[in-house]
Amino acid sequence: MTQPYSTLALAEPLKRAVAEMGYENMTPIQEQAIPVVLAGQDVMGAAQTGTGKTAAFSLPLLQRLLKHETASVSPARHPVRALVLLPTRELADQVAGQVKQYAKYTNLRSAVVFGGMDMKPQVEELRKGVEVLVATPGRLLDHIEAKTAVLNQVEYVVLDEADRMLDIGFLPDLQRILNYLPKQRTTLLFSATFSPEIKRLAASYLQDPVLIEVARPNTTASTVEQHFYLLDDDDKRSAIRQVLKDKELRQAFVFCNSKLGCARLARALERDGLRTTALHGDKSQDERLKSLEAFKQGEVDLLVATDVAARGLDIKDVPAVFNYDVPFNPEDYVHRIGRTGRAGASGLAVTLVTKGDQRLMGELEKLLKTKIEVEHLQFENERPSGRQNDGRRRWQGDETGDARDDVRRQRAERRTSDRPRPAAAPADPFFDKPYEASPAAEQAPAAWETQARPGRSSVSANIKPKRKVAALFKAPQETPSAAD
DNA sequence: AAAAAAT
Repeated sequence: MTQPYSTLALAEPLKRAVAEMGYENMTPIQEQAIPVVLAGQDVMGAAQTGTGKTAAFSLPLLQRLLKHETASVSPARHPVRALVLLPTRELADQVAGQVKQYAKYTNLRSAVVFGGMDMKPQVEELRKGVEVLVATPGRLLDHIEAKTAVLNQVEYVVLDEADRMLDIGFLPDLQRILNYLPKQRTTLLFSATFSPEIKRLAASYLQDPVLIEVARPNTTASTVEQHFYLLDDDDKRSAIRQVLKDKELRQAFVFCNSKLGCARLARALERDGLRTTALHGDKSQDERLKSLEAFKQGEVDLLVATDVAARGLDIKDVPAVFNYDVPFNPEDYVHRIGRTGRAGASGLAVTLVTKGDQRLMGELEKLLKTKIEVEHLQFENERPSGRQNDGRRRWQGDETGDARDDVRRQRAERRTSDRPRPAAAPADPFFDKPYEASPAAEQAPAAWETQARPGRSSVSANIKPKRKVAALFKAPQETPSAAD
């Protein structure tokens, strides 16, 4: 049982904001991290998203900023005193929104800067002065070079999703930014995993960090029912439709490995009559934010995304996650399925596996420290293959591709090639539905109820799992539940 | 075999 916020020595404006947001008790990460940050110590924290991580650093950070007002600064030029760095624009946007809420009744100002948006409004805001700056690395460097962001008075820096920010390509930017900051500062680092690389980063940028760990990293939530289906590429879409229907799913995340694959799949599912939107880096930032919002509001049932959406996005109650592709990085599997089964709710994770995924499955087994049983989905119209199959077998990736697969692949490629969509789509009750404000999700039909467009043959949905198999494996260790 | 983040 965790303590209520009222036990914390927080300033009245902060307490008021917390109360207004309806929070009473702290989450475990908050209970552990807040006192440490209030004491001004560095933190190295491991916590899955959805555990209240943002409040865990925002509240004590704002408290410290309130308590130690910087002396003799002209009100017109507030220096940036706290910097929060995130690996995706959507996350930056989300965290900035939360910080604004917590700081609502204080005179502390905050701003967010990330790429894909006009520089000008950001420059304007920075010029007016902000104490808390939330940013993605690339755009922040732009502002640093343009001298619109001056970071020589930063007292606190937060590196969220730090493992992601260590990726090749991110790391140099991150290091450049950190080099602009005063050495005398408090650094808070949050990461899903404590890999050797993370530890190295921590060693060079943190001073005597307090280690906080509320959920074992590299394990998956025990409330998520996980399935792996072995399929041909051609059957992946049908499998999604079938599972949506079988489980009567209202909404789902669908993850793809590539931006192009993401765009194509979203278009195909939409043609199948499912209310779908896509989220990936080839879309404009405006479109990205709109897609996310449409999914949150329940205006669409399926969000087809790259790993840009795998981490941290706070979307309530997504009942299921599909991995249309087995993720390249096994850790991303954990992040992806972390979109479901949050805060103790039950969730479903379905991963579609093809013969080519042998190596990735091996890596996933290694990370999860378990043998993964792969289920076989059989089409009703499938010809008996003669192959013995008990519907459940240990992953071996034993088959080698045969000529038929190549034909299928070519066919699939032709079908999904960038053919322009017909200009005038036939009338469709779901697509033509007038814009509905939230809570549209309540009235909207479940994803599986949406019909294929008239005149279009729907993909065959008559596949049936040969045999239902319960959760195939369990996380090696029980993880404490996210919420109190 | 990729994605993300600057344009």
